[in-house]
Amino acid sequence: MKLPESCEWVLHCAAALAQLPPADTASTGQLAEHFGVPAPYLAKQLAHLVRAGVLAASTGPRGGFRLARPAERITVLDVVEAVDGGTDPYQCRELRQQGRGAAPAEECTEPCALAATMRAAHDAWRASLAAVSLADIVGTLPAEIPERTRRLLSRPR
Amino acid sequence: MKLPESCEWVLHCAAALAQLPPADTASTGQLAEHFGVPAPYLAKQLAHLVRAGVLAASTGPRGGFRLARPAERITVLDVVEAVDGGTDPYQCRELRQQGRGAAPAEECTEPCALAATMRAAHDAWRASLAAVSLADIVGTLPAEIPERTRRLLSRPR
DNA sequence: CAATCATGGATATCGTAGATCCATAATAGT
DNA sequence: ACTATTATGGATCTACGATATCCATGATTG
Repeated sequence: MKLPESCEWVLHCAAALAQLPPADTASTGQLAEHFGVPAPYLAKQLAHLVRAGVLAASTGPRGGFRLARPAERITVLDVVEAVDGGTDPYQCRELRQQGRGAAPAEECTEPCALAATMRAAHDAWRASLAAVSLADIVGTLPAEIPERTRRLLSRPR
Repeated sequence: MKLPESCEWVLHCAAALAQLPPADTASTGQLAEHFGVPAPYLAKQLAHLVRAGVLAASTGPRGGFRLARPAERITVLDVVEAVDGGTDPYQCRELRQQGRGAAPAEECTEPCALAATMRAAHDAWRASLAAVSLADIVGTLPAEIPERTRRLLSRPR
């Protein structure tokens, strides 16, 4: 079980955007340079966040990405599921109903206990991530970090 | 983020072994037929469980696999981590210290807030799975299931 | 009009999961 | 002692998704 490396990229990108003044945007190239990651691939991942409604994008000069809503109302889960998809890592294929030991359908009225256990764990994981907003993340940073982020990502008029 | 399909296989295999009398064993071939999964690959996965100390194996005729300890003391987490490895799906590569926006080391005394959040969620996931034992799983099954499992997997003298 | 920027499609590379085969070693039953 | 059964380890092969790049298109600012 592995989260894509791009998950870390977009989390840091979203956190960086949360440190800018609300209307400010940052382009793919800026963000890629800021974190030292490949720009073309990062662009693809950021597009996923836009389609998921986490980020808003604008084209043209001085265009780029900004948060689609206040940082208080964007959770870490929103970002992670936008880039990784919201599917449960455990997919129950009803193994109990296959092979020689297949249980007849009438004994399978209850959902598979293993799948239910895995599902409950995934729900706990999601709840844990949903409890932290981007504003919470920014709030934990020492003051010098947002200062430098704004200095480096704000663009001259 | 995806768990290997073999994770479901070994979970069901472990649950099936938990339904047998403690000393009884089932071979790779029996388990593979019982669930309709490819035997050679299943054998590799069961070997992982043995190395992790979840299952015990014995060679020779009437040999095979059995639980390494009572079902009450084997958790779903034990099985999942034996087959998938115990590594956190989110790996922090200290992105905050890379690229043009790299934070100097003296501002990174605190662990990365994003990594800490992801870590806490993984801990919640693990705790949820560690709270359920194989005995709990078997306990939820309707009585006909363990009956058939024993009938199909017990071998003639 | 020109420069900037996101978007979508097509493509190439790489690592891991899925799947198989074989040689080896160990053990139970005869 | 012999034979059949079974796990173990190594070597391969294939399929697929993550990583990474490029280009054509369209939108927007100045």
